Amino acid sequence: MKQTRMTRQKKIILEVLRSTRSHPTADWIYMEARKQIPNLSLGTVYRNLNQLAEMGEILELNYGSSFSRFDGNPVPHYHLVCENCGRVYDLELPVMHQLETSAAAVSGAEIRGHRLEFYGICNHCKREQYQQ
Amino acid sequence: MKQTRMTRQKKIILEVLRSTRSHPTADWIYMEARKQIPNLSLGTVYRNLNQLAEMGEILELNYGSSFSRFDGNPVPHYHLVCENCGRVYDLELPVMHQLETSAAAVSGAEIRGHRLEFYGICNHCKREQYQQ
DNA sequence: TTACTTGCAAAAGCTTTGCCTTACT
DNA sequence: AGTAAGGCAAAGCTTTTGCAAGTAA
Repeated sequence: MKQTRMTRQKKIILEVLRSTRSHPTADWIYMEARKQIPNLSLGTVYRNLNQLAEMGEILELNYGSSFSRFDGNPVPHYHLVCENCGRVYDLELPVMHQLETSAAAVSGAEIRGHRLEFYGICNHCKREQYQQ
Repeated sequence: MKQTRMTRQKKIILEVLRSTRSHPTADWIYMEARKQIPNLSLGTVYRNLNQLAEMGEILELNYGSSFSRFDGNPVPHYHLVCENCGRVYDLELPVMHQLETSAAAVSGAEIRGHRLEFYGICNHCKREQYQQ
């Protein structure tokens, strides 16, 4: 595995991200970091964010999936996303509406819905791996 | 509110989506639907998917958010997304690892993690609305 | 000195949009 | 007939990538 280096850019990008609770976009991080490195490029921000996420230093929300998937079933249900093949499965878990009550209690927000997704290796891929 | 019309295109797009359990992408739906309407355009697929999702007929996964957000806190936790202002908040709800056990049980998959997000109106926006 | 990183700019990939035509109701 | 919707193609946006130069280790 390739080793990584701690550059000035990476350090500042990480500092910017750690210093806010706002879950910023790459572009916001870029603009903030440019206050310290005026000629920083957006490509560098993306490269570092991806690397940091891969190392587990930060979390990428929205899972970088660059495109939407659609589900013909509008009734709320949960999903399993296979990290190997990318397939998305419906789960036969009952929807837990009480989670929304808890979320409302701790946040004070008016909750209108929730999404629960599991990530892992699906049955199909597990079998293939065992054969390797 | 604008009224909507049931066109041949929309009907077939919906049929394609309802006839699979695979959570397809817009492009896959496009290719399938083209088997029945060869000169269908991708723009039409997107327009209809967006309209159907808005009407609650179908579900859009990944929430169409066209960009990723990053979180400097790599420790698992849950989020609240405000549907009004778009802000993302960390929730002080304990992470429920037992959900993964249940998901593994019903799916047979090897679960490596999960994501739980709540959607609604945050405290901040609730106040603003009351003032209106 | 080695090879990972950066800046820059171009390319890529998904989605939206403008415009004129078609066709539901 | 009136107007939402379609087809096509261009534009928009976020993210990735190729390449030469820079710089951690």
